[in-house]
Amino acid sequence: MLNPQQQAVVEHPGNRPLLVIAGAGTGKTTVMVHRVAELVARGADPHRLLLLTFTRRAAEELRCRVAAKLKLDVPLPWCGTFHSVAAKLLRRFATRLGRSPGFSILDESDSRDLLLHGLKEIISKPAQEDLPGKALLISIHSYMANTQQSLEDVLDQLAPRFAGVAESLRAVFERYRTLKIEANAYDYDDLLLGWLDLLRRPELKSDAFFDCIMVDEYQDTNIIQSNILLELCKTHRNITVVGDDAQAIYAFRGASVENILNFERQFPEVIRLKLEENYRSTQEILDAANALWGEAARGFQKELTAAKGAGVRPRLDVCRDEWDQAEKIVAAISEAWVRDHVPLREQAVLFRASNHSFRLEMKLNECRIPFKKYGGQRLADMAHAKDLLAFLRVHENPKDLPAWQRILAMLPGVGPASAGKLATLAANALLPHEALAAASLPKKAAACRGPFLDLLRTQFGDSNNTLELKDELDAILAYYEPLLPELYDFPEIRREGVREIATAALKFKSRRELLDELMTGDDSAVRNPARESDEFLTLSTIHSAKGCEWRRVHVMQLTEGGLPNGAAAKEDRKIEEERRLLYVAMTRAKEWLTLYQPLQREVKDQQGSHHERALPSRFLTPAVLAVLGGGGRDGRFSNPDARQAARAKLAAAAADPDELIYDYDEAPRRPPPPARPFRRY
DNA sequence: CTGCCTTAGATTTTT
DNA sequence: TCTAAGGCAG
Repeated sequence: MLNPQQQAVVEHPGNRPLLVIAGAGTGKTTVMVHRVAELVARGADPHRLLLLTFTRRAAEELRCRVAAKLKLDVPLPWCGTFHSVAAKLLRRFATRLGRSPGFSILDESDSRDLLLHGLKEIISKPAQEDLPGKALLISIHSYMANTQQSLEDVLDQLAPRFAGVAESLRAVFERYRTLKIEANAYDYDDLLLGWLDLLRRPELKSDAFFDCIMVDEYQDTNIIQSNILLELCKTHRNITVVGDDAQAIYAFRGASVENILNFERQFPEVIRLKLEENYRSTQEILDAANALWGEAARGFQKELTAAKGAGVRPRLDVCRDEWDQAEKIVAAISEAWVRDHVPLREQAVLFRASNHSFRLEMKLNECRIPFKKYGGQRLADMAHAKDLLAFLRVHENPKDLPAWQRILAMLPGVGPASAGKLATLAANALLPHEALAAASLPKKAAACRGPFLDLLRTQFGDSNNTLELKDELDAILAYYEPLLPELYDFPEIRREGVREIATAALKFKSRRELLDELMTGDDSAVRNPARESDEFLTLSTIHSAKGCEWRRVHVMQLTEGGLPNGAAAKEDRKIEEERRLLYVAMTRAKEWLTLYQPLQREVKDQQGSHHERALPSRFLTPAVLAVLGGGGRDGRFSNPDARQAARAKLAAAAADPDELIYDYDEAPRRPPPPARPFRRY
């Protein structure tokens, strides 16, 4: 049942822009889903509805819920992240923009490589000027794109001491731009800029596609995205945006909370509605969130009140060190599962950075507790996945220089330099397989030469148009798998990963669809393939947890350097964003919230590692601590019956029933297999 | 000049 | 564990 405020949002007529300020847990997604249903009931065409979100995960969630509500067999075609919708539209109109529809999408590491490639071309080796380092160079470029500011303005804000070399930087960025065009590739920022460019073409009616636009998490949009929205509803004004300034956590990408204020300026006739009643959490949890928000440097007055009433007080659990933290979390989760019958699905562990969960993942593996991890490494970032995708990319877009470079550098004896030359050769050739067959390869590569050229002939030869995705993947694997021992330290793990991707890839109808889904869509089904069961625990970065909720939530690493993150500690603005991050984490909990503060941190050194004292997070102020319950017993099972029951239940779910379940006193100390293959770009 | 091996140093968040 | 960077060999 919807409350009157929610009902007002659902029934708001489509002819005026609507701004919904929705606090955490106020039923935002539910309201959006109902509103879509209402619009469709009033005759709107689902194919002309555009639903935009910020993260892949939120898009997936919204898509599923709308499909369930509308009982659609096929989900809404235009529900996705800004980037995925942009990619889809750009493919359709690529020729108008002077691109071919098979363009490649460059991820962060591809664009980094290409930018540095441009840098090397422009700047002679003994650099005469004092130039920014690579990391800074990349952040300058990205910040420029995301905030739409001039190079001078960005330098002024990020690196004033490099104002003098602006002209050289401009030349490098320009070269990068032409390199992307030559490679027929878009980086992530280009997808948004390209969409905006498309909308501003006079020959195209910018609002011809969509009758109604809805945007979730509006506080996280950046200036390009808000400009896109402005163009999309130039005439019809049928736009709904939903946001909450307390949950703005993407300023680092150029997102600005000011967009919410600007929205009212851009659409003067806007109706502003508020959702204030929280249906998610107990009052105790909201008291803690309110206490935290009360200490924010600035922000709108915000007091969440619970419709649900009272419950259990949230706790702070002080732990000896990070191993102790992992054990306590595992204990609390097992106990909840067994004693309180809280399914794993209803529990989550949240953290600031994906490496925080390392020890916890080991413990969970030891105890055979199934989990899915969200955030951090994406599938398409893993080296072997990128290798595999590179073969598909060059077939889709033979001009894809970074992909060629990657493929060629796999050959023994071929390093970055000769890979670059060969890649240029292949990318510029009409028939890449013949160009490379004619090129000379180093002696060391002799053994690979035959199979390599065979693969290329399969992909680029006469019969390439009838090549099925499955057969192509088989051919790639046949060539690629034997290379793994040469390329990586743990080839077996890589091989497993590659096979999993190849299997998951069969779901897709075409190569292009597969590539788009992995680059801009939701890859969690491919990423966590082994867990078919419904019963799994969620581990997630706080960023990826936004929009989700669980009955029990555990927030890790409440230390200085953990949360707030160490890199953020210097700037007040960044600290405020860290505070909002914790706010988001806490407000995910429905009935049970525990924060964990390890007292020590493990530091790597020459001998191995030693422990250092870790300070408590600055967010654990007296005001916040006052509403948190403290310490108490640690999470061990308090009676033998519970322990027995835990074993029984865990055993039923475990893959191998003979293996031991949870009891860290008796747990075997052998290291479990890594949760996932290691990273390498 | 290129490739490969060794060693030192690092380690956010997302598309 | 991974990456960048520096030294050495081809």
